[in-house]
Amino acid sequence: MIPYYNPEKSEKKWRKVWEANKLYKTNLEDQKRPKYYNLVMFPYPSGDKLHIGHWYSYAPADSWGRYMRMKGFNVFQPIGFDSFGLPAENYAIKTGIHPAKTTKTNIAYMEKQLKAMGAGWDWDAEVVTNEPDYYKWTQWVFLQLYKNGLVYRKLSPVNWCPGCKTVLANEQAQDGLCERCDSEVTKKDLTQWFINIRSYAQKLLDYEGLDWPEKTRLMQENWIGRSEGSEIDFDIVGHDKKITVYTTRIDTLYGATYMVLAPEHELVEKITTIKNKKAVEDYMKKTRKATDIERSAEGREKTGVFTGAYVTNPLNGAQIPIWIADYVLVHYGTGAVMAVPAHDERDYAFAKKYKLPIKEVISPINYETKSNISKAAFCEDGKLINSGEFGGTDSAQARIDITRFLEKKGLAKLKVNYRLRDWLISRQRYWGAPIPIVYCPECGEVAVPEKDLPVKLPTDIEFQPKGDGKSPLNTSSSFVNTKCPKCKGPATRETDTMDTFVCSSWYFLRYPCSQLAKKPFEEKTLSHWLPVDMYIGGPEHACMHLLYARFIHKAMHDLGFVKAGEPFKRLVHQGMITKNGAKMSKSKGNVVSPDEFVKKYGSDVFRMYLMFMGPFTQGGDWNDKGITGIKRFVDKFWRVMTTEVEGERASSAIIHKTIKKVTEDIEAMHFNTAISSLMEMINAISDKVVSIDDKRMAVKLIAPLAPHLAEEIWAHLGGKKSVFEDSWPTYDPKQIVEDEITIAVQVNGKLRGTILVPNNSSKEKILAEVKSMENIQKHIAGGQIVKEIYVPGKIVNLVVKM
RNA sequence: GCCCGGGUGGUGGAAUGGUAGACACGCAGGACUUAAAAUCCUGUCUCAGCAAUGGGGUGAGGGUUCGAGUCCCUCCUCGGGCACCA
Repeated sequence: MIPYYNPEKSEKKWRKVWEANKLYKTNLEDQKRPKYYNLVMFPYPSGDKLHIGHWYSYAPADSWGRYMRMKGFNVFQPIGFDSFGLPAENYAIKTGIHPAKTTKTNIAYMEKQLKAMGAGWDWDAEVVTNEPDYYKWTQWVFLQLYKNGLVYRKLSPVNWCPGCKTVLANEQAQDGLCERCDSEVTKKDLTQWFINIRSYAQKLLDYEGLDWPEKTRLMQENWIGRSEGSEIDFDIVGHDKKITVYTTRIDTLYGATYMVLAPEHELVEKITTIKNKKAVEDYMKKTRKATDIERSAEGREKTGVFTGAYVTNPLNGAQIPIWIADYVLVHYGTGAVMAVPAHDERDYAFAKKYKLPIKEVISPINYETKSNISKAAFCEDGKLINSGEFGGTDSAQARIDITRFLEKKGLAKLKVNYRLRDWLISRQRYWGAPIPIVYCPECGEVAVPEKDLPVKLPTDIEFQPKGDGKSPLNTSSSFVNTKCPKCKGPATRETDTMDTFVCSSWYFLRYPCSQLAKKPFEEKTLSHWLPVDMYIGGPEHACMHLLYARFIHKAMHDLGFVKAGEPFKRLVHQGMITKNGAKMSKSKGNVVSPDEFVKKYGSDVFRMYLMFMGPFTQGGDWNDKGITGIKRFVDKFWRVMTTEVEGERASSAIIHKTIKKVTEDIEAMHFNTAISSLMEMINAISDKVVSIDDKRMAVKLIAPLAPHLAEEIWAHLGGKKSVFEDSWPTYDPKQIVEDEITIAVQVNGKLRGTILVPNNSSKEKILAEVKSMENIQKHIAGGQIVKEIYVPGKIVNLVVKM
């Protein structure tokens, strides 16, 4: 009798063996086996350390990698740290401890945790984004974009917290409130760096060849927000200028009774009449002061003022007034809209309030959806009325006709618009990659030459915000004052740092090339290893990281650095783990640490429990109630595999059936049902004699899910090398054919019994036997069988008419 | 408001249109033990019944089908995303 399985001892032992044998170091040059790039979103080294959520996604990701490895792939499974960012800096502001120090401590602790997991990570490929040999290349990526016109600098309103007297990143201004002090965030104008992601809007809508969740794709598509419409020029009465509007409903042009400009629109000042000047200026001031919360408050009453100016409707020559109102957004379309109150809810509300005319030009085709313009706008397509020569036309056709008509006069054109806005990457923050730009009084804005990278983060910094909205980097004179790379004269550095999403939007390109000192990556290596074959991470990154990474990758592709057109071939989101229904977070104090469970039960039990909780993509609420079930299962598995019993032989059929089921389940990432079928298997063979070959296959099946346990048993069963150097078992189809099968018997769709028949029985034979069953006779008595349904191997249904 | 997902025993959950509740937790009873732990066995959707068996049952209501947790329509509800984008 073998002593009980001791996870503490075994797990330590096998991790040592793996490390000593470099089992998880990937030979990136190997061309014999097909490559498989298995990636998880790298963690942020937070003070919370690794929590259950990390385990919930990393453990199955590791199981997946191990499975692919046993299937014969050359698996590359790297890990690293996304280590720049706000929490470390906020912590420094509070405590004075340098972010480099906290980051280092957190990484050291988390590396220990990650290693205790026993996952097959190739630690030699590790990247840490705050290290100079990484951010050097982040700066390099920036320069490539800069050189190719994908980066620009522009005056822009940014989030400003009056409480902390500092600029905030969008992510810090959640719901319009400062994450640190809960003040309402306002706007402040600053010159900012932008990446022109908009120029890739159309390319980013192409998902061909990607195996991504539908949901994520839809979210991105929504975010990019492509819309097809027309741009129309309206002449301003008494000026030689015109105003261009964007509309998707050019068919309603006859119904345009006024025009609205965003208060920030550049023409507002020029067209406003003297009489209206004061009101307009007051309104603009008020708008600027309004916080995001106020401006976007639900059901907020629309406000605006008349400019005193008019435009001419190009279609019917009508003169219509120009208003300004903050319900029109300056950054979308042209910042100006033609208002058609009869057929747009917002315009309708505005027109009602300011007593502007409402002119009906679309009539419903369907009588049931009869419109009543005195009560509400009718916003659907219909037939044109009151529209001159276009009357009677359907909306869709009218859109084409009217655009063509005006196009001939040079007054309109078809236009595609996107909601996606350019990516603001400036951060007035310390703990990030410095933007490699120098300002020279002679030469102006100059890019730091690649050979001078990295632009190192200084350490002599004052973290406390001064309230001037400037980056803490300004407090380091040795950093700020430099020489111009061009004229060698005195110059100053850009003191903003980059959004950490820039760092994380290319890290997957660095992993396979992390050893390169003189280049960020090598085309040859990337051509082989990209795209990432499997990318696992949270769905909250759908419109941020996953969009940015696709964009940077595509840009790098267009610049000739990567062959693959997309970075992530297959994407899977793990579900979220909550605690009592709430998201785990330090501020709520409900973060559950995996450490105590790993210590008590071992990594294998803990990870299997997480996988057994439910479907991987579903997530769930954390509780440890059922973990003893997995512990019992592991002990039982160990006992059955390592103990010899006497008596009945176990049939190989159960092993083969389990191979089929587990393979299918893992393929579908249904780890929970893979585990339950292994439980069924072990329950079925627990008191029987099992052949050594069957045992070996069983161990291989559990290996991706419980790697340490599998190694221990594998060695016990005579395995000389690691079980992960062996191949995934295949089932013998002949073995899983049953001699006898159970068939359900229904009468009128109601179950009335089951019947055990030889597998090859004919329909006739089965039906005859069914009809002789006592309980069936009872239920068909007095009626007439009008239909007999037999689904082979499954069910018989007799339809009886009484 | 719009776009996605969900809603199944006491609990986590399972079910290519074909025996609803696999597997596991918990609970109850039993075996082993001086006792406990561990382990093993039995039961466990609900109602009636000793049982055989029968009635009901997958958020609510309709529909399609020989047959619906699964497909369709309407609604309720929970979660996520977007939200004045003209």
